[in-house]
Amino acid sequence: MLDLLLGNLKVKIEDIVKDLGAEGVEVEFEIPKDKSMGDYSTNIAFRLTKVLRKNPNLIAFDIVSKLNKEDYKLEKIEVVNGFINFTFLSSYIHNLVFKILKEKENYGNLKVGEGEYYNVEFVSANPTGYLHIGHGRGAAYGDSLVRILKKAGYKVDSEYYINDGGNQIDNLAHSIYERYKELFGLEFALKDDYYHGPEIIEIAKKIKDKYEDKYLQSDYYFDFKRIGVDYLLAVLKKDLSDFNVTFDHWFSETSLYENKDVEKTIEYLNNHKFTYLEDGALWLKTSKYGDDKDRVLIKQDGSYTYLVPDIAYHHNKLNRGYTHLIDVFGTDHHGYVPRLKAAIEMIGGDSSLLDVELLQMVRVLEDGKEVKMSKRSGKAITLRDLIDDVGADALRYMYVSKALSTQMDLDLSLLKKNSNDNPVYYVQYAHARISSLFKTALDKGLKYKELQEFKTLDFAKSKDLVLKLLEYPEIIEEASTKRLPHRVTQYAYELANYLHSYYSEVKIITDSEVESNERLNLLKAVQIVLKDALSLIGVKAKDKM
RNA sequence: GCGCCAAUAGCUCAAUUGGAUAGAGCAUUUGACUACGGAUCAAAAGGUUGGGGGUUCAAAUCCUCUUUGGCGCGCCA
Repeated sequence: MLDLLLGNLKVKIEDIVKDLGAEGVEVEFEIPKDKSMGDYSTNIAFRLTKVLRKNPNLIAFDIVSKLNKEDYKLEKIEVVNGFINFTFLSSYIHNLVFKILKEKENYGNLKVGEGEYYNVEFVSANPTGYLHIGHGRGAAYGDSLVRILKKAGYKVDSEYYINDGGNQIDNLAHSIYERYKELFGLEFALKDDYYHGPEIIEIAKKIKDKYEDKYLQSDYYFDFKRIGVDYLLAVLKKDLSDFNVTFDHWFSETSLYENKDVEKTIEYLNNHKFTYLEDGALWLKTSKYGDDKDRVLIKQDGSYTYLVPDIAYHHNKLNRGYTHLIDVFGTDHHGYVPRLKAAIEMIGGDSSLLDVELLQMVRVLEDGKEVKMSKRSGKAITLRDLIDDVGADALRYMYVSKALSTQMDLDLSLLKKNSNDNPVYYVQYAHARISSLFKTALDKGLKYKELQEFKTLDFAKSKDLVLKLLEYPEIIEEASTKRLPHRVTQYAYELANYLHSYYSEVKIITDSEVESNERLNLLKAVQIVLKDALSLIGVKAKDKM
């Protein structure tokens, strides 16, 4: 859409720039903060000062003198302080609304990701306890990112890596067993690295209800592992689905052992001389590829470190044909990134095949005081609690509206009290408001008809709203390529703001059927975009609040 | 001690990745139609972008020093 508006202009200016003597400079447009400066502007003159050794203002005038505004549907071209400002003909801009009405939810679909096949892995919490508040942030971010990438034309799979092997699952089985003994009034002892949360007691109870004292007689280890993981995984899936988060793949760590991927990966690394033996352990030469030091793969006791299945896992992902991998980690794992990237370099030949998006920790406050969370100690604010208290829509909006680098403080008491102030309702209300207008129109016997052109609309009053609509594809491009879903929440809020503003200034449904219908055409386009933007962050659009 | 990340209005956050007068929401103050939904609209006030130095036409953004906070620094996962 923006191409339609600015594409030819961009080409033309780039030609002019070339003629002026600067090769290969790309012209970029931006929307001025101050609306009186026009609809779009470019800072190209500034960027040419070095090459052309001239005052930016002079360069700008030079460029403008070679532009014919009629050729580009422009009403005005202006040079201000070196910036070149463009104002489009309102009639032309408004005609683009009908394009949105035609494209419907496909409006804003891009091709920037064409030919790419991404794998986005996120949450991947161990099935050793319930999901907590931090996982919620990763879930909201990852899921929104996937939706936005798809909108931008990428082929994308979302994936959850289930750590269903290793030490922590052993500890899970033992923890359940201790709780199980407790239920029979027997002596029990939870070690430090066992899991102390209430969910473990839940599982123990379920086992007792079903099997009674069977496991006091026979070996519990394998059964408890399976029962524990199955139970927790089921809860976790339910929580995520209630949070409107879905995964294309649930990838089990154990499967990497079963299909020999782990063996093959070790073999591969050995064959390519990426490993060496020292002190009875097998080491990986990660320091050769940017890591601080080499890392152990196989410990003295012959067991694998966590890194081994994880390399095998990424190896597996690359072998599945993805052109790029994205992992979403908490910053508490940021030290792990260099060794993982080193491993990617070894198995994929290029560490840039993987990008890790790091999300800052979420700190939880209750009445201003920090609540320390720890899965082992069992103290955690669960995602489930928050979904129940605040609602999935409000929660997702809140998570996504902040950049990942923000160290979030969540004050629970404040969050619950103020959940009605959540901006998500403002956006949803805008959508509902439009639905309501259509209902009113219908009640009044007005027949909505899709038009080809506006004849009565007051462009001066609707121009801001329309310009905001035209911005949408650009938002998608930015949110997808820079992986910033919060741009979408911002945009949705702004669009809602313009809608509310327009609504209070202009009466939509009047006695004139022609006028009313034209305004409804405009609002229909707004509604389409609002709904689509909300869907990208996993929030439902509502027809009634 | 070393490394990574951050610090912007009273609070929670933005700032088109180096662009024009740093913007929103909440809170505060003021105003709005006997209207199609007031979960709204219009406006005021609020800032030495933690601090110092530098780079350039231009710095919240880049470099450097410094202060404060978060997170790492396992043959745990």
